[in-house]
Amino acid sequence: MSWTDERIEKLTKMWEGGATASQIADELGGVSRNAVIGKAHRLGLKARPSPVKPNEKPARAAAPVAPRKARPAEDALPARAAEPAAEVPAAREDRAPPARAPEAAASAAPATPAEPVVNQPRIVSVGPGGFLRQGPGDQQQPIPPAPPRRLVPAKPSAEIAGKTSLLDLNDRVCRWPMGHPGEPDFHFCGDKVNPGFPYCVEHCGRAYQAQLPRGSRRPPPPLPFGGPRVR
DNA sequence: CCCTGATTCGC
DNA sequence: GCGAATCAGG
Repeated sequence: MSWTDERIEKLTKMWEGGATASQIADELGGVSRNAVIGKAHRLGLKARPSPVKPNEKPARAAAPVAPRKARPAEDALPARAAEPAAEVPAAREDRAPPARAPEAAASAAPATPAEPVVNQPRIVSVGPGGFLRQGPGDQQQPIPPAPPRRLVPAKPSAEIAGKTSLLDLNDRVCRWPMGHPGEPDFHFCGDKVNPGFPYCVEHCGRAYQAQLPRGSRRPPPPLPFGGPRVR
């Protein structure tokens, strides 16, 4: 199988829609999960919750993953011992609420703005991706307000009762998505498939559009994963 | 064990 | 560019 424009588009939309690499691979067919991930990365679609990512700092000068096959001893170079970690005790973004300075806590000055720091944050260095690291003293005082977020029920809800969920998918039911992934009522069509196709007859009609002669085309209908809402 | 995504590197 | 092999966390 090769990466046609259609397959790449589907991969992109599913990936952005939150489908796992396995699901995408299964949906596309003819490719492995690894192929999907590899392609996604090459497309620049990276970044999304990974089980093995929270880590970041360790500079990989030495090869942590070497035992693969016989390889020239080019990595036999004196691995720089323990990278000079953080040359600057820069502000860590992964820290909990910026605990106020101990002495400040002792004097208990709740209403007193710890610092009139007005700022122009002193940039200490530039991090991966281009974010600007700041010095410890430049750390913002106010605790970031709890971001309003819309919580979604993780388990069966009234909305999806009786609907075809991802787990209900098989070769005999229509896989046309109804709604958007992550929404409480997201589900799949679930009707009997048009034999030989992943969708029912009705949705095959949506999925497989006849090409109209150039010039007489109308804007295509919304696609399953990217569209503004299909139902 | 199963799953996940990330990464490496021979092809 | 592709993707199997491998890693590492859940």
